[in-house]
Amino acid sequence: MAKRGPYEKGEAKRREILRVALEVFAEEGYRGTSLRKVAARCNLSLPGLMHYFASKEDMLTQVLRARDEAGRAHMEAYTGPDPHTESIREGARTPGLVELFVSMAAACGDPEHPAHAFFAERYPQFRTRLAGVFEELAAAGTLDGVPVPPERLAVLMLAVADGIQLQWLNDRSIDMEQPVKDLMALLGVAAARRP
Amino acid sequence: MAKRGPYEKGEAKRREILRVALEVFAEEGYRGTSLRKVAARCNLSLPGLMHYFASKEDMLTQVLRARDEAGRAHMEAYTGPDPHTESIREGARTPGLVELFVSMAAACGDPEHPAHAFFAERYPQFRTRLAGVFEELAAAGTLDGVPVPPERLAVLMLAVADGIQLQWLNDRSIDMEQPVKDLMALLGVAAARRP
DNA sequence: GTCTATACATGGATAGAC
DNA sequence: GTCTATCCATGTATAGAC
Repeated sequence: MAKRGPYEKGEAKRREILRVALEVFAEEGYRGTSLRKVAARCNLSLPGLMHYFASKEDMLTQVLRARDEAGRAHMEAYTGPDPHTESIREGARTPGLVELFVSMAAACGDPEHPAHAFFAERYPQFRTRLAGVFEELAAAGTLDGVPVPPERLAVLMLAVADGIQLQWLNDRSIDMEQPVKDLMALLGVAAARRP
Repeated sequence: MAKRGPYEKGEAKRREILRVALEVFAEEGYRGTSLRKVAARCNLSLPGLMHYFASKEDMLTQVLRARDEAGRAHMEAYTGPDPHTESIREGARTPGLVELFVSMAAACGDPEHPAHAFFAERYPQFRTRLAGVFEELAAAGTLDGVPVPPERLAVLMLAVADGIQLQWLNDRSIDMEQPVKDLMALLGVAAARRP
């Protein structure tokens, strides 16, 4: 399974492309960023770049995936009540990527879309993880009296985290963490943490 | 102010184009719908259509504006606690338009984007209206004990309504009304309506 | 396997005639 | 106000060099 030798160089180049693409999107936004521009930054011709990816959207999907995995490590260990906050804070530094994420999420409803599988996986995964967190809180009695079950709380929290990004894209002065905190406060969790 | 004569025909044609464009987007989705396709449906050539709009995105913006005004009448009179529910229900019938809306909202962070002004108006407007509703509820004592002020509740509710659309675009089986109801339930409003 | 050159189809945009 | 013709950029597909 240890693929050494001929693959090594190509893999490195592929990662370099993803890294450069991430940069370009973060700087100039998703819109108006052509593959030729990315290719040029990698000292490559367009077809040279396309050797590594089946299509543009395939590349975008891999960018998203790489980004997602990078961010995942960042909050893997986090088991607190608001696991989203950390990734949100990181996203606030890269508007282009937030735009990319939201645009792709909006466009990939079509089953033919290359990113369809990505989000079709990602959303349920996120919901399940969040639901798990809320179930723990419920088991601990922290959610006593809350009239919404953990699964629906997960949907709600995810909607808040996604939705606030849309507002933020249109007004950068908006605090992306506040609504997450507010929702937690509504659940009474904040009160429980009072020293 | 009553512009009669030469303008009448052009205005009618412009509205027809917007109506047709709305149809096409609703049917075939926002992605993969070219201006030539829209033009053909209006018995026009591409430049014939472009006579009415500065650019593609300018046209999309006007489509959004027309759509928004049409929907506004639908809920103008509504003063209840969840004014979003009605428009959400209507949106559920036209995935293409929801996709268009979200995509534009994601892309228009750039001040140069034609839709920038539209959303820069729309979001604060919505927040203000929602904040007003929550302030009324607060004045009536319905929000006693809620640890979040009306303005932030408005941001929160808007985020929920926008965010659930993203989830819905990726999984049509998701109930777009439920999270709105759940948030209201968390605010204790549902309890107040118990008979 | 890695990459260049080239050709093609389609999209949005513009110029200028009618 | 609308068309024909044209232009440029983009994503994509193919042929083939190394």
